[in-house]
Amino acid sequence: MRGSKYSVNTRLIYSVALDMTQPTALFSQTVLHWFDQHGRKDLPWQNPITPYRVWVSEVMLQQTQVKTVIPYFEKFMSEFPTVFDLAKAEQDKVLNLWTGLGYYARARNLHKTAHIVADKFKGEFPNTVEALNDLPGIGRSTAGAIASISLGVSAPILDGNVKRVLTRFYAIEGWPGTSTVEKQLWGVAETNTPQDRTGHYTQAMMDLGATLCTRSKPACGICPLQPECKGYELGTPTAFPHSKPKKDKPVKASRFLLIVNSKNELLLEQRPSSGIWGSLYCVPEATPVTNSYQSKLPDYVIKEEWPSFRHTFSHYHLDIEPVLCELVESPSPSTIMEANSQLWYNMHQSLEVGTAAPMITLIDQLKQHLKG
DNA sequence: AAATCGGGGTT
DNA sequence: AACCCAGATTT
Repeated sequence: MRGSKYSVNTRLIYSVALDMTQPTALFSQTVLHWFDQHGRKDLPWQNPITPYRVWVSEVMLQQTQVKTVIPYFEKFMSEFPTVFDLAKAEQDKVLNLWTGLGYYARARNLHKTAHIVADKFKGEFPNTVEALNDLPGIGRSTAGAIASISLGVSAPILDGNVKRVLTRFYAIEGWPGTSTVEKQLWGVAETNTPQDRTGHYTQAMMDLGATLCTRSKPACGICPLQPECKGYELGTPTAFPHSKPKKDKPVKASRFLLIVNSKNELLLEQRPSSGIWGSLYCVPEATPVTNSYQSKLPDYVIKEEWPSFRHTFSHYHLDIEPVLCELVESPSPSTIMEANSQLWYNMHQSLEVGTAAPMITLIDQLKQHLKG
């Protein structure tokens, strides 16, 4: 029994720890030891383990979590016990059994590969990652999983779970969607993959990511890798993997009119209920796009243009260009405010209506200007 | 509302 | 090699 070999107390391993970042057998030994104690060994595709069953489960698991996959997998196996059964099935039948899993192109690729394996390979899956990788619907990671779990080949995998474990363990910076980070990850995945018990190691890495090293609440307290985990050491394991960089927000610029009357009051008008600052009272925006809202402004003359400042929304930057204006007082009292939607604000009083944050900035600037 | 997941397809 | 896409789930 090999039990004794792998039941070494993990604390003992760490006490002689060299440096798991210089890949040694320690990383994989630790992972394998954890697998022996806590890894999942009763999943449907683990009993029995065959290339066909591992392949089908891996393709299903590419898109869906274990709990959801189980009933689909069992139905699939009872309908198509062998790759020959799958190959000779009608495509509609295959798609029908896939219903609810989504990504139907993968079901079609699954069917294609079944034909290739049944016809070209006489039902035997090829036993190298390269050859597996050539089959439709099987990329490098799925090829690695099939090869290591079901064919006894030492090959790395790099699915979402493994990416999470590795980016945290090494505190790898950058978004894994970039090719440089992806390369780094394959590099460490490769160096840590052991020659022996690779199938258990592969299964363990997936289990570790799925059960302990979870996206939002990792159980670092019971993680076997915690003592050497850089992400844990930094105190920010959940910062990894780094998230996709926010796409730059578009920048819009707009002139805002500070129209002041002879009593140093500022013109505010209520904005339309839809769009930014809906229903709030703001100074008039000089460049109303093609919105239906078209305010009727009193006559004014431009006095000064002030430096713009930026206000940022969730989805764009707005460069606010303040324009100081002076009201041209008309002889007749045309100062009847348009349908209650405009008002003259006496800046010595508190504002009674709702407004937007940048308006406060504008009002402050204007106060300063009038004072000085 | 936006990110996620692994492979395929396109440039 | 670097990009986008499929689509349903998760955050």
